[in-house]
Amino acid sequence: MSDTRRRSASAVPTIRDVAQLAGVSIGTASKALNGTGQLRPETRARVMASAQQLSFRPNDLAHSLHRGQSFTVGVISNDSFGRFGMPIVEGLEECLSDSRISVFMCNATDDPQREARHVESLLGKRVDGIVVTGRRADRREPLRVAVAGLPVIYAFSQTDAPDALCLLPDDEGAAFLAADHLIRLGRRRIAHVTGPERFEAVRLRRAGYQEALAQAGVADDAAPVLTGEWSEAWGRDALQRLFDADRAAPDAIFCGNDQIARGVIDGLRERGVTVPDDVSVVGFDNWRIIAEATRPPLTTIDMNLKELGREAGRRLIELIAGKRHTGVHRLPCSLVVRASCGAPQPPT
Amino acid sequence: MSDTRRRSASAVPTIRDVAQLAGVSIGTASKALNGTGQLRPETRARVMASAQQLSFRPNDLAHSLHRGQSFTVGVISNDSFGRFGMPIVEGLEECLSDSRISVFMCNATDDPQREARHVESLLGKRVDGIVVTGRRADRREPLRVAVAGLPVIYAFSQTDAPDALCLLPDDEGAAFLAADHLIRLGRRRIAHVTGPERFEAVRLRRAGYQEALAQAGVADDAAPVLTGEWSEAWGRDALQRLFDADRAAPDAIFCGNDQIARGVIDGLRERGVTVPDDVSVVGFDNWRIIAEATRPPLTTIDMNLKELGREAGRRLIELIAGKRHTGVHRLPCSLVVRASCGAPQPPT
DNA sequence: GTGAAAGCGCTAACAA
DNA sequence: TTGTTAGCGCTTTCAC
Repeated sequence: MSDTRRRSASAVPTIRDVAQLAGVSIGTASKALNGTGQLRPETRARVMASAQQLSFRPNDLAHSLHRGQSFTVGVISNDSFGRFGMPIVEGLEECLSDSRISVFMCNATDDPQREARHVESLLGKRVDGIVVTGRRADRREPLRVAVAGLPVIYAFSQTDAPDALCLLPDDEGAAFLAADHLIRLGRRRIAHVTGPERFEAVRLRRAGYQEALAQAGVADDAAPVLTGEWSEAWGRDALQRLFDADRAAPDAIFCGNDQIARGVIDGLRERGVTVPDDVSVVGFDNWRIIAEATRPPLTTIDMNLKELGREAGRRLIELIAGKRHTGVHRLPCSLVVRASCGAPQPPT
Repeated sequence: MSDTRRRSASAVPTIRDVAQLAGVSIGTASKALNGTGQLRPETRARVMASAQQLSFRPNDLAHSLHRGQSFTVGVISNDSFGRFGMPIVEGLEECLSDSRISVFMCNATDDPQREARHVESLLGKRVDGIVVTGRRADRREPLRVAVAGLPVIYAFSQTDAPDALCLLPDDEGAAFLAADHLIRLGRRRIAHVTGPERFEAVRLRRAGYQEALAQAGVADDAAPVLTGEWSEAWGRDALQRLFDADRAAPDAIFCGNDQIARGVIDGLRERGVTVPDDVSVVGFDNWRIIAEATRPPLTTIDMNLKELGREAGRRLIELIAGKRHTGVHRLPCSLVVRASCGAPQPPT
């Protein structure tokens, strides 16, 4: 044990070693290294040189202990860092690392017990804040942190606690964007094929879509909404229903995600319907592996999740600095135009 | 500042507070809380009760400072935690969190400067070890850590440093598995459609595939290899070439990844060739979003990356404990059987 | 301009 | 069985 300590102590120089080598006191060395206080330039230089020579690296643990701030935050994910959690964490980490804050990664996989253990561990590590991220399927219980005043942000996740800060994509605005794009392209019979009703995202996207159609004066029966699974198979299935129905076939289809859109496009091709000439298709997610592989490539909504992660980072930094943020914030999404909608054309 | 300190000091109780409330000394409280030394049960209970009451949580920073071990490790990824990095990190985190080790997440995105900054930061945090993970496209430079004896593991990443420990999937064995499966199914004209030659994985997979065919006595001209991009489009393209060529069409196709396989399957369907009756198809990666969406669902290789992450965690723990590990280790992959190969049938 | 020393929260060795 | 204290590495106030 003392063996271990001894070894690491000899391997990693402390400020004491630097001071000694430079022939100054520890206090002086500290001032020199941190650029604080008044020091003779020559002394400062000597200390810096010694530090360099020993490749001295200050011990953040000691610094944090003293400072009462650890410059670390924790991320608790329930998405196993999957499709959605990943870019968020990426943006978050990018933003925080610019402020020299490190990120602890915790995967709870929807197991409350695991989550609790991770929170405990993060509190032990004295993190300066916690970001909770998830699959957004539904509101979750607020994170049980027993420490008053510890900043917590819900990113792509939501809770009802009144003072919680939640960051989410603006699904409604995004859907409006998509539908509006189709309208501007001259489409007037715009169907919506989407996922299970129980997802708040499904309800919001439908609302945005319907709002856009209403503004354009599109009648309800020219705007059928089909809900099903988030899968290609459902996209193909829904397409059959749309084209086998009694009413006129749609000239555009706004899909709840890219997988559905892919199924729809495949279905159209197999029916001999041309995309985008006969029917325009818009997806949702900009999951590039899919959106770039459809034939033709898919125009779709990007939720800008990396930017959402960055925003979470910025907000967290502000919370740590003592600012207060609460409420649910919806961040803008954008439309990524590829070939599945065709060029603008006059209204039919 | 001292304001901040004061606040957090009052919010988070220290062992001193616990000791005071229990009416014992700090040393006694420490023994009680850590279960060390000899204590009267009643005293121990009193301390525990006080700790409970104050919801005391030991400060790991102080503990680490004293102990010279931080119980944290860093992960440096160059994959932006994408398709491959993600499950590895997941397995790693799962394994390490069982040993109460926390994971710092760093994304370097192939920028050596960012990587260096992250290493610096991790060293400052006195991590007990570092895991490097990447896209495995090629050997990388060894991680420049200026600290002697700091354990480093390369997971899904590789370097030439002789004492480095690298964990990789056994591509060759996996390809053998795939090709052997096709042979056992009675296939004898087995094509291989794969990615760019510059990937070591491509070369290894080809070798495994050819080894299996050689063992089965399949002639070279019944085993064409086509290299191209890692894309669906290439899969479709390659399929045309295979079927438009002079030689007999293949009765099985082993693909370098699932995207290619999807292109191949789509191409086959569009030609009216039935999978698996006429042609069996095997993919590689078990990227479920693709493998489960092909028609029929895709039999494919799973690289067991999560398990690779776990293994990295176990090895890292051993390295930290002082054990030595070096060399390149190839971990077994497995075949996930779905519907794209058909049931076994006698050799034709 | 520089040095000495207290203290961040905890553990472990030594005293009592 | 319990208390006291030195020290982990660093910063910062206060003397000199």
